[in-house]
Order: sequence, then C-alpha cells, then structure tokens
Amino acid sequence: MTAAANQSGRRPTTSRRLERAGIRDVAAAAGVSITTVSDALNGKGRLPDETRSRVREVAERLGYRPSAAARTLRTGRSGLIGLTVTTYGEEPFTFTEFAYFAEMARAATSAALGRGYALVVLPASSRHDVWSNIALDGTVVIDPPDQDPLVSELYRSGVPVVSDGKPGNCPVTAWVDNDHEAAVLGILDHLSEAGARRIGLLTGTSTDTYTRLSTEAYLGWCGRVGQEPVYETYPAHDPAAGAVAADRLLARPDRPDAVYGLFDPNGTDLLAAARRYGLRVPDDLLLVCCSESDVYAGTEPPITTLSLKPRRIGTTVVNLLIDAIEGVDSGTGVDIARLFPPRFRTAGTGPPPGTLMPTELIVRASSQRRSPRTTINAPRPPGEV
Amino acid sequence: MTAAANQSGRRPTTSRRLERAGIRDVAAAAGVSITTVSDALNGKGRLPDETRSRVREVAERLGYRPSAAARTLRTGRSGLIGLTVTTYGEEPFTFTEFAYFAEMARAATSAALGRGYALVVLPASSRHDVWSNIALDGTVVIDPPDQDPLVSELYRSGVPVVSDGKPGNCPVTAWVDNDHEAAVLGILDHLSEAGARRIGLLTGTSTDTYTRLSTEAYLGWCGRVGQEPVYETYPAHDPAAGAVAADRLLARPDRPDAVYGLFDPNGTDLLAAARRYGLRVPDDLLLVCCSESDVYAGTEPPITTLSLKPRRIGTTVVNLLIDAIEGVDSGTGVDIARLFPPRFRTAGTGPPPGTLMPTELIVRASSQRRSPRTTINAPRPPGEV
DNA sequence: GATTCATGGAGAAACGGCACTTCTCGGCCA
DNA sequence: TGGCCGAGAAGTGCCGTTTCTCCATGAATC
Repeated sequence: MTAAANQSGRRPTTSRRLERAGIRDVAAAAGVSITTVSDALNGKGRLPDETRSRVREVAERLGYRPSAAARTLRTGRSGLIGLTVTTYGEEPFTFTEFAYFAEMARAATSAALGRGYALVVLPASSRHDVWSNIALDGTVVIDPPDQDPLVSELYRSGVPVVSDGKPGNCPVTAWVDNDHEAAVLGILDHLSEAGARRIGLLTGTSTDTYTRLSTEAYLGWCGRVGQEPVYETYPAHDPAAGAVAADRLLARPDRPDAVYGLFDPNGTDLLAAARRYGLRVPDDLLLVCCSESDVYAGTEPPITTLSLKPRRIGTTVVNLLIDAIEGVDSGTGVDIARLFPPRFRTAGTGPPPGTLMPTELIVRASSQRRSPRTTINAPRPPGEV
Repeated sequence: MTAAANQSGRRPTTSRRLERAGIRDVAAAAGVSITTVSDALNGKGRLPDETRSRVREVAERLGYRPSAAARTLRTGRSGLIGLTVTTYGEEPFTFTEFAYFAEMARAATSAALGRGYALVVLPASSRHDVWSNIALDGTVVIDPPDQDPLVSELYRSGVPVVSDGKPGNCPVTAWVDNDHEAAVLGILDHLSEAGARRIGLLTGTSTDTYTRLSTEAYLGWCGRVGQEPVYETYPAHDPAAGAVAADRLLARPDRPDAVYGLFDPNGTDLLAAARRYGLRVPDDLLLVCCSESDVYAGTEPPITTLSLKPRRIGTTVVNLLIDAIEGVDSGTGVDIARLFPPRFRTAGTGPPPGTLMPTELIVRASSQRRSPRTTINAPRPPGEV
C-alpha cells in the first residue's frame, strides 16, 4: 500500500510544505503508480472500474487538482483562445464601445465555453510581453488591418487565426463577415421604394473593411442609378464628431431626403439634427442606421436599423477557430500547411476560406411612409465565397 | 562555438521537425549555455552587456519565443486573471447584458493589461473542467452569492479572490463596492427636495448585494420619514418583466409621485408607462434610474441617472487583486494567511478589507421642476470600512 | 509443455523553461 | 607563491503532467 510513497525518488520528502496535492501524492495514497492515476482520472488506459473509482475517490479526498500549467506544457494545449480587438486611433482600449463588439464578444465567449475553451481579451496594440506570456491555442481577430504584424506573427508561429471581417492582406486561417455590399444595396433599394430621391450616407474616415465596403457599395450604387453621392465622413470612434457630421449632412444645400448612417449612434444624431432643421421623420427625411441597440424601437419615431447579427458572427468565428485547432494532425510534426482539416484547405495557395453571414433589416417607422413593423432578410443567404 | 550543441544530451537530434526554436537552439547558436540565454533575455544574472545583446540578437534572428506554458510551470505565475460573472437565473450567460458589466469588464481588462496581466472571462456556472484547466493567478468575482462553492474552492486553493460587491459570507481576499445605502438615501433626499411626497421604488427579486442593500435603504428611509413603502419587484434579468412592473407601479391606487428604478432599462420603461397613464414628467412624476447609459441624456425629457462608476470599480478591483498576487511572500511556502501583504491582512480573523467607491448622480430634467443639468456627488467619499 | 494473447499496470522520457548552486579563472595582495 | 575574491558562465534539477514503452501474469490455444 505504501510502496509507492516517494517512488520516483526525486522529491525531497522534507521541504514539502502544505501545498496542493500532486499526482504523486494521489498515487502514493492510492497505492498505485502515477500512470495509473493519470489514466484513471482521464478515462484512458486499461483499468478495471474498481481501480478507476478508487483512484478517483482518493484524488477527491486529497482535493487533487491537476496543474493546468503542467498539462499545457505536456499536451501543448492551453484551452485558451485570444480575442483580439484592433483599437481605433490613439484610444488605448475602446472595446465594447459599440454594442456590436460587446454582443460579438459575449457570443464568442459563450461559444468557446460551450466547447471547453476560455476566451482571453487582448487588444492588438497591447504590450508584446503580455501576448507572448500567454499560451494561446488560437486567436480571433476583429477586423485586422492590412499587414497586421500581430496576425502575421501569430500565423507564422503556427497559431490558427480566424478573423471577424474579411482580411485585406493578412494570412488568416479563415474569416467570417457580413455581406456588407448586399446589406447596403438592400437598404438603398428599401429607401428608394419608400420614395427617396436623394439618399445620403453618414460614414467613417477609418479604413476598416466594414466602412470601406459599405461606402464603396454606396458609391457604386450611386454610379449605377445616376445619383450624385451625398455623404459626410467622420472618425467613427469619436461620438461627438458623429453629431457634428450628422448636422453637416443635413445642412448641405443638396440635402438628402433619406440617410443611412453606418454607425450605432447615428440614428440618434440624425434624429436630433433633423429636429434642429425642422425636418419631420419620415415625412421629410427617411432614416436608417446600423445598430444592435433596441433603443431605436422606442425613439420618436422608431428608427429602422440594420443588424449585423453579431451573436451569429461571434459564434461562427469561434467554432471555425476551434475546428481548426482541433483539426491539427498532431502525428506529423507541425507543418503549417497541414494545420487545418481538409475542408479548410483551399486548393493551392489561394485565399483563406471565408463565410458570409446574412444581416437583418429591422424596418420601423423612420423608413417608410406606410405600414411599419416588417422584417426583411438580406437578399443573399449565407454561403462560401 | 558549437560545443553547446545538444549539450544537455537529452534532446534526440533527429525527429526534430521545423518547430519553433527553443532556448536550447538559441544557446547553441549563440555559443553560450542555456542559463546564459535565460539570464540575458530576462535581464538577470551578471552578464556583460556585450553578451546580453549578442544573445538577444541571436534569439531575435531565430524567432525565439519562450514557451508560456513552461514559464508558467516553473515560476508558478501565468499572468492570467479570471473575471467571474455570476449568472442570473437559468440564463446561461448574461454577461454584458447591463452596461454596468460591460463597462466594468472593459476597465478591468484595461487595468490588468496595464500591469501585464490578461483577463479571462469565465461565468461562475461554467463547466468545472474549464475552470480547472486554466492556471489563474487570481480572480475577480462579480457579486458572489453567499457560500459560493466556486469562490470557496478558489480561496482554499490559495488563489486570491477580490469581489465586486460586498460578499455576504464568502472568504474573499478583499472587496470593492459602491456605498449603495448612501446613494439611495441621496436620491430620496434629492427627490424630496424636488417636491416628492410619495416616492416609489422599482426593484428586483434577486438577492444580490446591490438589490438587497438598495431596497433595504429605501425601506429604512420610509420608516424614518414615515412614508408607506410603494414598490414593485421583478426579475431583473428579464427586460420584458421590467416594463410590466413599471406599469404595475404606476397603476397602483397609491400611485407614487416620484420613482427610483434600480436597473438600467427602468428609465425607459417608466417613461413609457407614464405616457400610457397620461402622466407628465417631471410635472406629475419625478423620475430617477440607475444607469450607465447616456441615452437618458437624449430622452424626452432627459432622465436623471445614478452612475455606479463601473470604470472605477473595475480598475480598483483589478489593482487590489494584482497587489494581492504580487504581494505573495514566496519565500516561506504557501501559507494562506501570508498570501497577502500587510495592508490586506485584517487583524485576527476579521472580515476581509473592503473599499467603498462613490457613486454619481447625474441630475437631469426628470427629477426637478426647476433648472436642470447639475451634478451632485454622493455624500460620502471613498474609504475603508 | 511451449506459444500466443489480453489484461493490468509500472517506469521513465519528455515538455521547455527558470531558480539555485557550482565551477573556472584571472587579478590582486600579502 | 599561495590564497582570496568576484565576475562570468555553466550545471543541475525540478515544475507536474501525459504518454510511450514495456513487463508481469494468467488463461487459452496449439
């Protein structure tokens, strides 16, 4: 029974304080080998149920908790996923500034936990030492800029990276995004049908994918239908600037009779600006903005919003990432080209696989002169690119 | 120069694929020992600058990144802090449902990163295997319920725990909270001064500290000033129930002429209910609610809010936790009583040290019949209990 | 009676750093 | 010339698991 005590002969029996029980202690107490304890607790090996349950019991009694650090070192898996937020401008950390991020992060956290992983939130610009101090099994990146050094390094060191937002020129494993072009075109069509003759756009100055694709879709549409573009830009991370830009847009001589605002607070800003100029919504001005907030259901009038469905995005991104992590063929070394299961491998060295998720237009009073309260799905269903 | 190659004799030179460079590789390439590499990179030991910089250069060239797992195993520090959210009811994960949590988490993340730690978000109810799979240096717990088994286990295993919200009967290292009683009394006084004769309360059914203390403060005040309590309760995690409860409160025969709502959406709910009953705000009904949202600056009329200052709370909690983590006297084994530096030790076995943070009442039109736009700080400054 | 085979389990090698201890060697002073 | 000192660097374990290899043993088969 006590034969196993100190069996490895490596631990000096003295100098051992009242620290947590290790696997050796359990082995000694149960009268079995370390191997057997490990097997019993992890459901591996060939052991009779009797031994298994006895070991479990002893471990329980001793309050044994396997060391996460040791396990990570040995197995090469930490169960940790990074969630990287690219920061805007000089702001140190603007995470959760927009409801989109908060929702997306929440869904991502939830999805990760559901599969046994935990999420670590790390701004892309944070101190490098923090990054390299954490063993990550993979990383979710929100809207990485072109040539992001962080993403490059992660990818180079073999860590799977999945991005929310189609990456411009980043070597990611996979990506997920909304079909922003389809969403914008859907809104413009919707406004046209409601009687808009000149549709304006309130957009941002930043170069992220969302802003860029949405703006391009607008400009393209203008070109096709022969409308002169009417838009104002502002730094999206600055809420005060949004109000000013909204005001500018409605103060123009070529004032639009309908506006789509790309960012969450634009609805409120535009409504306030309209009020200042004595414009009635929707009679004089049709309004739509992109937002995840339901305050727009309660404004006067309620405002039509485009939802990017961040929950779905967050869930999808995490699931893709974990698929990539667990698809690693650990038998044959770590060849990056083999890091991902077949369905993630693009033929040759083509672009990484991407998934487009549908958006949802929640139609309210601000964008129609007739009956409100209808939901229109985006024209295109999700699909591979 | 090459003498150090394979010096430890433990690594089979073959079977080594194109994996990441380890410290041994760096040592071999730089012609020094492993020890020297470690010392050079960590700024320890006695090494001439020349050696130091040469080793750094070689490490850089080889793209060497120390293994976080190995470092954690050896040093006992992971650089990871848990942020535990106690979930409400059956909801799997209601994190960021309230702006308070989102703000608090953001501040906590930021504060942690500023000190070289990263935050892991973990709901208290999540699978135990997730918890035990992660090496945490400490944990922040949001409003732990009495006898929380999770907190008990963490504390027992020597992990420092700091709670946001005064713990009822939990062995935490320290805690931080708002002075909820002072805040509520301040609001009640404020409403009284504005002319309220009968102040109602919209509160929750849950037993968390915030709800309990606030409600008790209200009831105590009623007793002292001789007003019959007028309040309605509802499950705070259910937004729809809030609207119903607000309606109930204003439908009572003893209808209050002023209401304080404890939860974020209450302002909107109460405003809508007032509208339904033809009550003008603030003329017929004075309104205050607790919220971190600035939408209440733009409602009609703007609504007075109490801010709990979650940024400050999040920052403080994390700083206390990291102080506790880094204050560990690692020389003398792990005696829980010595886990924390002197200023955290309460004499004898008294309650854990707590810090009260001030709240801020943002006065707007809804709570006064005269001039709006003043800010009143909570009566008491922060201090130890 | 000698060979398979399945069962149950032990032993030891990593995993990749870092803390602690020890060694070497040249300079300096008595 | 011997001894001491300290800078500079190397050696040695060990952190606590998992996992791979391999050994007994007894039963069954040839």
